This record gives sequence, C-alpha cells and structure tokens, in this order.
Amino acid sequence: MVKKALSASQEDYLEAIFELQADGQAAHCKDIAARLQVKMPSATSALQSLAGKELVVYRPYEAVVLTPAGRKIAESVARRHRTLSGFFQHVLGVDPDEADTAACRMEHAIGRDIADRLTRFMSFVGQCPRAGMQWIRGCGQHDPGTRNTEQCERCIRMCLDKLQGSATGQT
Amino acid sequence: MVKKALSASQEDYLEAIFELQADGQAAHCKDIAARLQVKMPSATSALQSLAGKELVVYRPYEAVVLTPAGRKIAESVARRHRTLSGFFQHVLGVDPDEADTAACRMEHAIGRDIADRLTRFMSFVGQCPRAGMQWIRGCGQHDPGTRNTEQCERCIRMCLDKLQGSATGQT
DNA sequence: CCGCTATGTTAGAGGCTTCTAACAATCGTG
DNA sequence: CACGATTGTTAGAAGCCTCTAACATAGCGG
Repeated sequence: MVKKALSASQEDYLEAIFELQADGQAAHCKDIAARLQVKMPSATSALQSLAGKELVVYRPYEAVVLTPAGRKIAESVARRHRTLSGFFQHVLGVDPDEADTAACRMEHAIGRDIADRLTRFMSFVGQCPRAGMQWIRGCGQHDPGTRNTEQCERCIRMCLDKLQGSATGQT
Repeated sequence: MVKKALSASQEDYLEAIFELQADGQAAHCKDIAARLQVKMPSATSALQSLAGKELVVYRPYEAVVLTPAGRKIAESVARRHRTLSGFFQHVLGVDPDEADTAACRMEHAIGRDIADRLTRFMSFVGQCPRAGMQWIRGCGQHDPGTRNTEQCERCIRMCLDKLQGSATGQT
C-alpha cells in the first residue's frame, strides 16, 4: 500500500485538530472551521475524507480525534511549521505574525530533508561562537557593497574575547 | 481595480514562458506543456485564462508572448525561485536538483518581504568576514550538543588572520 | 417534557486544474 | 500541390475544495 501525499488543505485540517488537542480542547467541527477560517460544511467534508483515510476517528456530532497515523502526520506538519516560523523570526528578523502566516503557507511545500537541514542550520548558528544571535543582528545593518575592515576586525576580536571569557568562567 | 493574486499554477505557466523566452525560444504550447509536465490541453486552457487577464498575448496556433504585466509577475516568481534555490544549495548544502524542485514548490508561498530578507541574509553571510562560505561548511560537521572551545578559538583566529591578510594585500 | 438555540450535516453548485478523446490547423516533403 | 505527421484546440469528464441553503441533532431553560 502506497500512501499518497495529502493535499495542503488536508494537512491543514490535521494540524488544526492537533493544535486544538494540544491546547486541551476537544476538536469540534466548529472550532476546526474557525481556526482554518472556513465554513462548517467544508470542515465536515474534510473530516469525512480524513476518516476515510483512517487519519481521524470521526463520528457524526462528536469531537474528532486523531488516529496514531494522523497524529504522526500532524506532528510532522507542526514541526515544519515551527521550523519555518522560527527561522523567519530569529534568523531573518521577521515579526511573529508575518512569520507565522508565511510558515502556514510554506509548511506544505517544504520537504522533510530541507526542513531538517534548516533546523540543523539554526542550531549551528545559535551555537557556533563565530555566529550567534548577536551576529545575526548584524544582518540588519548589513549594506551589500560596503566594507569596513577595521570594524570587522573589532567585531571578530570581540567574538574571540567572548569565547575565551565563557571558556574560563561562567556557564 | 484590485489585482487578485494568481494561483500557483498560473504563476508556473508565466514562469515557464518567461524562461523559454529567456532561452531565446519561442514559447509554444508544446514546450510550455513539456516544461510543466502537463498535457497540451491543460496548457491551452491556462494560456486562455492568462490572456483573459492580459498577462500574455495569445492567439491560437501562435507562440505566446508575455505582456509587460505578465513579464513583471514572471520575473518576480523567477526571482523568488532563484533566491530559494540559492539558499538551499549554498547555505543548506542541498544538491542542485533537490534545491530546484523544492524551490519550485515553495516559490508560490514565500512572500516578497521574506524573499527579500533571504536575499539580504545570503549576501550578508557571503560578505561578513565572521561568516563566509567556508564557515557555512562547518554546519555539516556541526553536532548539536558538542562543543570544543579550543577548536572554536582556532577557527576564529584563522578567520581574523584571513581578514587581516586580505586587508593588507591581495584582492 | 417541549421547544429554542447551538452545532453539525447533507445536498447541490461553482471555480479551478487536470485529463482523454476527438477534431482542426499548420508545415514540410515528395 | 497534396498528404501525412506534428502541433494545437475543443468538448466533456473527473477530482478537489469551497460555498450557500436547507435540514437534522443535541442540549438547555422554562
């Protein structure tokens, strides 16, 4: 049995249900529809379709629950979402709202491999002493075409000092 | 008159026509269909729809041409594509083929602001002496959870030396 | 217990994209 | 010039996703 990729829309439904459950709420049709900004009949038919794929347990008039398979997919979507949103916010400096809506659109298109690499890259940037969050902020001031060797040298020395400071003392 | 956003599919058609033209080829229905991996009737109806929006000049049995408005959109899509593909390849280390297909899927979802920031970020990474393409390669070896202060110190000193070397001499 | 309101579902339609099958035009070659 | 091959179009259907309108169920207050 070859499992066919879900549509962006269906991933959205799974993700919405997942997040409602994560918030400790029962996932009712109305809440799902509200979160995805669609009308209830759209949600109903999506749920029926997902139930057909055994990704949710759906019985009319009851709150819907993810099956293990559904949960697995939902988690994967949510993870891609967080990765993208985090990258946009913390690396590119996008404000949280915009980061989130962009992540919502792109989460369906980014593949697993690239998402993993992005995660890894963020971890690297956060931990590598040559980089770090303070360095990232420099991107804001960066003017392509200009260089200031002296200033760069100072910047790197500070970076080195900071590394030596942290190595010999505080956590 | 409010110009409504095009669908991903329509953006793809414009981009394909744009690239055919850029390659110096007349954009014939067959080539467009081949490039997008759809059958010809799909291309025909897409072209008719784009013609209705005045984004292409389409007359039956003739090669299609972008209007200025169409070209503008096509260029914007192509630019987003290049930005994403370049980021995937040069920052995340993805191989060219995968980078390209992922860029193809994501180019429709990334907004202008984020694409611009990504471009800026790549320029920053390429030019900042603390970063650079050699530094990026370190991401491949990066193991979250491990640190080696001594090695990091050596890395930063090399980076400083390189800056000083380039400041006093060679281009 | 009845009926009202909330919530949920069904039915049916419309937009969009794609497809296959059938038809039409174009172009090059004998 | 004409015929066959290639290219392009039209017609019609299917799959998705969404919507509105109408109907059904559930749950609560009187």
